[in-house]
Amino acid sequence: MNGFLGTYSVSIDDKGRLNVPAKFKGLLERDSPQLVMCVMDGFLIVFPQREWAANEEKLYHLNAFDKSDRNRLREFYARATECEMKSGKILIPAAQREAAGLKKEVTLVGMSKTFELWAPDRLEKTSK
Amino acid sequence: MNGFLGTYSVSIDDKGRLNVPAKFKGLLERDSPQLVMCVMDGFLIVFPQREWAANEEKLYHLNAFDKSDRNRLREFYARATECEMKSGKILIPAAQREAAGLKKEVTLVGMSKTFELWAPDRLEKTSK
DNA sequence: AGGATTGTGTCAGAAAGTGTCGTAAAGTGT
DNA sequence: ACACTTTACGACACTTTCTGACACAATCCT
Repeated sequence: MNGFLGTYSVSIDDKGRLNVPAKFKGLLERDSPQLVMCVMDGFLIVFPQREWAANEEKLYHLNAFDKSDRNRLREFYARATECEMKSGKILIPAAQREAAGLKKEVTLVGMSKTFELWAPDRLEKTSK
Repeated sequence: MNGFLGTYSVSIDDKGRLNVPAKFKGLLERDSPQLVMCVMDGFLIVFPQREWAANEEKLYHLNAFDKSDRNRLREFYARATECEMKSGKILIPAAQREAAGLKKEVTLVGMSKTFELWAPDRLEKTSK
């Protein structure tokens, strides 16, 4: 497997759970179902646990008692949420759904190590 | 588990107790319900006991007979309060609530090893 | 001691999150 | 094209979490 590739259109159920496509499901099961979901500018990035940890390491040099460093750290951590794939589904918390404008339909874009969740109309606008 | 992550909006009850979100509750129970709460510049930082101790160690090298070191130490310790999570709740002393301008609604921001308590409006201003 | 203030435990209703299953749709092999 | 397998999805029942409320305990103050 080469990581997350391709574009998928999937649905979100009445409780806000995303059905993970089989191809991605395989990758997540092999590695770990643990994820971190991060609110970006109008969409969501999903990091497998391991990948998240790698990104976090890049912040180790920041000083938690320095005001501006702390602000940067906050920006990073505040956007994140831990979640998990359960029964082949990922619950997307209401706040995150809101932030990304997700309704019934979600477009899922593989980005190799991570993947993204988009409201279909937003993705279309961005790719123009 | 990745430590404290994400942003939560929680309520404070009539006696000034904060309802700890389940995700954070898990982390605190695994470690210990003992906390140290520290008034910062307009908000509160909550250190799990262990993390507080780790930070304290970093201050050991300061000289208790040096005036400016002593001022730094005082600043750090004077603002701190010991507290505890009981029945899934943390009582925030009146003085601390006051200092951070906390009313009914509190925004809780995970910062990995620690987390922060904010009055919603103050956080919004800061993140701009 | 009495009364006010502050802190603590618990419970019940509402809201949010979770497991499972059947059916429908899509994909696969011959 | 056909039967068969896999995948996607809605629906339902169930569990967990959140919150406000209440009752009680401890402390403080005259």
